[in-house]
This record gives sequence, structure tokens and C-alpha cells, in this order.
Amino acid sequence: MATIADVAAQAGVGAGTVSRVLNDSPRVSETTRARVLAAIEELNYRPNPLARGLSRGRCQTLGVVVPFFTHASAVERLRGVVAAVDGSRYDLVLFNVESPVHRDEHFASLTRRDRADGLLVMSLPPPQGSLERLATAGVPVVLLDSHNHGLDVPAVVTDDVEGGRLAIRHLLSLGHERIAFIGDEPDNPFGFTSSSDREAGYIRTMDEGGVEVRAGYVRHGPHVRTVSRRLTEELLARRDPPTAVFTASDVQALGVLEAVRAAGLRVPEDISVVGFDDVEVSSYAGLTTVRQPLYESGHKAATLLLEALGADGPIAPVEIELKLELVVRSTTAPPTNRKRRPA
Amino acid sequence: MATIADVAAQAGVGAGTVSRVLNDSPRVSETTRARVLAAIEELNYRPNPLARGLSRGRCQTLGVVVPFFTHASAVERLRGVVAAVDGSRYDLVLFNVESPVHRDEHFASLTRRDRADGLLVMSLPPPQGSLERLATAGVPVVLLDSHNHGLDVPAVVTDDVEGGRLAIRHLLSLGHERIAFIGDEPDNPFGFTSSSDREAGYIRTMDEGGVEVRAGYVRHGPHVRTVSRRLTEELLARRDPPTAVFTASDVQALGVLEAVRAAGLRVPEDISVVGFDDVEVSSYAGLTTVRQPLYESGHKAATLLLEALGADGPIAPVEIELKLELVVRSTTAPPTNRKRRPA
DNA sequence: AAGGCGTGTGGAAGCGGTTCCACACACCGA
DNA sequence: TCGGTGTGTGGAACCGCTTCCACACGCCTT
Repeated sequence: MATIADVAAQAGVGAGTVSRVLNDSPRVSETTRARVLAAIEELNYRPNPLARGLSRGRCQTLGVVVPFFTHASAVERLRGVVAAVDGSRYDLVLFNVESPVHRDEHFASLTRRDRADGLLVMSLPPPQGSLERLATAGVPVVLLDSHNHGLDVPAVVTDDVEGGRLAIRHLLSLGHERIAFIGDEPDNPFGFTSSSDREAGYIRTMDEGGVEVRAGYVRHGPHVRTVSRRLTEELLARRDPPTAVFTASDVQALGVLEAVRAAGLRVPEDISVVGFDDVEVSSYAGLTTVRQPLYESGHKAATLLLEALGADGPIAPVEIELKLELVVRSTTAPPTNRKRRPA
Repeated sequence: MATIADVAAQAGVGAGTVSRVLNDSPRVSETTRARVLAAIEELNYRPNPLARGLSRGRCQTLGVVVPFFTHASAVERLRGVVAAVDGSRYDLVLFNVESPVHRDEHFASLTRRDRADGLLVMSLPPPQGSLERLATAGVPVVLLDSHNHGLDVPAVVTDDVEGGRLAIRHLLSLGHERIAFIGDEPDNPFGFTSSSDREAGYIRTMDEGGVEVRAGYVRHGPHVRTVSRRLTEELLARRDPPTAVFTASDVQALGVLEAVRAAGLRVPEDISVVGFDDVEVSSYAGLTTVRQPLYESGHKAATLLLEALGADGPIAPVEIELKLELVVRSTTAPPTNRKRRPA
């Protein structure tokens, strides 16, 4: 492995000069620069990133903290992040979070410039005080899919409450009144709020529409298809089954569709279903859903982080809100007139 | 930020001793060790990974080279990798590959211990000579979902040809004869072979069964649902449409299902469909498919790599073959007797 | 009692870069 | 002619850790 000293010797210059060439310093004459570049080429020299990092106090690495792939949507976001980071000189390190302990460990160890130059936190409210510590340590942070709550940190978010509204307005306008909701457990160890925000949008819009949310129409459970399927079965077994179900995610909506089909009912004739996210399979399933720009959100957040690193000073801690959009496909229609399910 | 010198001063020992404590050297007395640990605790000291890496010539980092998320299956594999790496002391760096140039750049820059201590190459035949260079540089490599072709490198693979056989045997045993295949372009810039291997299994098993592969029954196209849907439409428009379609992946199988449904035909009554992979949505779609253990493959490959790093010498360059398994769901059935599609 | 050996420890010399400082040299104006 | 100014350059110091070498000390052997 050639070192900077080898290159310097080969080019007949000092190590400092080679370093200047490497870092595009203007303080190098054209002829010297050419000689150095030739030597670099000849020796197939590549600077050691560790040495460089140690010396400069940063490591050309971005950390992405992800509650890993628990939601299909995280992957789509990550795609956007990867695409944005790809053109830059930064490497991408994945920090998987499976538990609050896990999360806290990561945040503790990342509070230094030698671990990562910047941090992208995905769908995860940072633990108390960690943002302040990160700021003190000079590690820029961008929140992706979680709010900054007025703190001095850029965040890329969507208005989940509004998303819930979009879904319910659509169902109300179709004439539905018996509308149920299926979402995640509201009190989870990470403090995720997107599901409960969407639920809030549901509640409020039902209220505004003067439509009652019947007791037991709001159901919670782990974010997997099988659970939402089971919850739907319970809803369908009621004496007053819903004519429409809104779920906090597409994954959960698929479970609803399964349950409805298994019960021998038809979508949308017997039951309408609206999901949230618009992940890749949703178009396959023909699911009406609230689309959030997942890829773009990742891309935007990563771009913000790179800007912050480029500016080398805190950038405007904006909260960027990406637009939600209702995508109407074939799982929603006006309710049929039956007030009760058949026999 | 506390340094090792600070800790040494605080504990009243030399820096070397602190380092020994840090690295669990046996050459430290219990009392000294306790004093040092106390000092570390007190100063909330954490060693600088860059300095450590520079000094030791490695960086506690694993690189994962991924043709990023082009197949849904890559994500599932990555999950397994992440899980396996999670318990270790290694960070995971993502190297995204979108083009052969991209790939070659990464392989070039990764051929040194200062970039990554080990490399996991996913679904990507490494470029010519790169494995030798990596071996020379002392960077252990594990191939995930690509063969080592007799080279001295551990690989975790499945027998894609056999997978094709499983699918076709199933269809033949149901009585199908007009069986079509939809897969990826056989000559792709990366040299992926899984699709063409599955195709080979199809061809051979048809042969062995004495069943003709009709002209035009083998179709290729980019790995997206919309394309396989279009290809299926073309197959259905034939005067001798297939009674069954086998695809090189579940994603493509979904496209087939879409096309069949759009044509007003029923699955499996009119057409049987068999996919490959068994990704998450396949159970939702009720797709009969050849399951490969995606998560396990990632987990196994990462574990092998960690072993190689632990052994600190080349480990047995085994090629581990994971079992494939036919999962019969509701998209396959015996063919109906029609020889031609209606009108 | 003297030499040998094992154990614990301090400290210096790297690892391979960056950056600061000093300095040589050319060119300018007074 | 002589500072002054600016430009290019070499080299040392430093980033924070590991590791090797030297050495002090206690204990066992002969």
C-alpha cells in the first residue's frame, strides 16, 4: 500500500505538498500539481480514510438510524437516502434499532464526530436530550419522519393528521358512516406517533362530519398483516359491522382485505378499505390509499444533511412538510344500503 | 472529549496500560484494571474508532455491496445480514451498486483493510480478478447469492436450476403441458445468473418430462411488474396460450396475475402461476412459489464473514447451499381441458 | 546469595494523513 | 539598493490509539 510519503518521494516533493494537491489547495503551482498527480497515478495511491479522518476530526461517514424495516415504508425511504448520498463523498453506515436500549446506545456512541459526521434519524423520536448533546458535539442531525418539536433541527415530515382527514373525507363523501380504524398500539416503547396522528385525523374528521365513532370501532395491534386481519374479523363479527375501514398503513390494509375476502364479502361492494403509505404492492392490490412520498422524503432529508455538512455551520432548522395525496383505486365505493350484515 | 491520555492521568497509569485494559489484555493486574475502569467511567471515555483503526490497520467495519433493492428479495437478505452483524462489534456500511462502473469503483476502493475489514457481496458476481486482489489485500469476502466458481471464497447459494425443476415438476404433475416462462434479460451488465439458472431448470425439466417448450414461450424483460404483465398479455393473445406460467421471481408473478385478471381469466382455473422467492407479499397474493430462505441466507453469510474475521485467517471456503422448497398456495391447479382460449 | 525468569508497567515509536510555521525566492515600489 | 509582500514549498507537530521495548520488582532456583 503506497502512502503519502511514497508519493512525495516519487514526485520529489514534501508530504505537505501532496496533501495540498489531494485537497485541492490553491497554493500549489501547476507544474508541481502535475508531477504529484502523475506520481499518484503511477503508484495507484489512495489516501487512507482512517488517517485522514483522525487528522481532520471527521470520518466522511453518515449514520442512518433506522428502526429497521419494521415497516415496509422504511425501505422505500432508505432508497431515497441511498440515492442522495450516492453522489457525495460520504459512506453510509446503518444503525439498526430494535429496542429502546439499542436506540440509546447508538445515540450515545454517535455523539461524536469520529463516529459519523452527520446523522439521519428515521421515523424515530430521538431520546430526551440527545439532540442537544449531538448539537454540542457538532454532529448535524436531520429527522426524517419525526417532528423536531421546535428544537433546532431540520426535519422532513408529513402531516399525518391531515392524511387521516383525506382518507375519512373521501369515505364520508362516498356516504359511509360506519367507518372503523385499525392502527398501531398508541403507546409503543419508541414513541412513534404516525399511527396515532392518523387516528387523530380520523377522529376529528368524523366529528366534523357529525358522524359517530362507534364504541369498539378503533382497534390497535402490532404492525403486521396477520394482526390487522384478526382485528378485522372481529369487526366483521359485530352486529353493526363497519362499511369501511381506514388503516394506519397499507400493510395493515392488506390484512383487512384478506379478512374481508375470507369472510366471503366483496371489496368495495360490501366494504371499502383505505390504507396509508402507497408502498409498492398497493398498486398491485388496487388499494385506495393516502400516498406519502417515501422515496422523496429520504432523498430530501439526506440532501439537507449533506447541505448542513457542506455549510459546516448549522443550516436553517426548517421543518419541511411533504404533501400527502389520496390515491383512489378500487377498494372504495359508496356503501350498499344494508344496515346489517347478511344473517 | 476525553482521550486515552486523560484516562491514564486520572487513573495514575500510563497510556499503554489503559490501552491494555481496553483490549482485555491479560497483562494487567486486577487492581490497576479496576482503577482504569473507574477513570473511564468517570470521564465517560470512549476510544476514538478512527485512531484505533489507524493504529491497528483495520476499521471495525463490514462492507455490504448491494445492487440496491432492485429486487424485493435483496431487502429480506439485508435484514438477515443486519441481524447477524448486530451483535458484533462491527459497523455496517452500505455500498450501493447501480451500474457496472459503480461496482468496479467500489471493488477498487474496497481492496484495502482501511476501508472495510470484510466484504459481503450480494447477488453480484464480482468483477474479474477482484477476488484475488481482495485476498491479496487480506480482506475476507463472502459471496451471498452468487457462486464462487471454484475460487477460494465462501459463498451462500441456492440451486436455482433445481428451483426451476421444483416449479416445473409441480406443474407437470398437475397435468400442464403449455407452460411458459418469464424471466430477466439473460445478458445483463452485471452478469446475474439466477434468472437464467431458473430458466435452465425449466427447460431441462420440460425436456425430461418430454414436454415441448413452444416457440415464444420463453419471455424476458426488466424485473418489474409492469413488464411481466405486458409479456403475459402477449402470451395470452397467442392462438395457443399457456395454461401455466412460471416466473423467475414473485414480483414478476404478480404481474402475471394482474394480466390474467385483467384479461377476465381466473387463477388457477384458467391459468396456473408459480413464482420464485416467497417474498412477504406472496402469501397475501396466495401465490404458489419456490421459497428460498432469504433472511437466513443473509444471516448465514454475515455469520461466515464474522467467523472469517474472528479466525483472522482464511476459513474453509465452503459453498453453502440453502434448501429451496415449493410452497403450494392457490395459484396452481390442474389445467382445464380447453385447448384454446375462448374466442 | 546471585542469577534467572515471569509479571506489570511506562513510555516511545509508529499508523498515515493534515496543518501550521518557517523560509526561500521572485517581484514590486520607494 | 533595500525592505516589503506574496507565493510555493518542506518539514515538524499533531490527531488518539496500539504495540513493542525496556525495565523494575518479586520470587524461585541452584
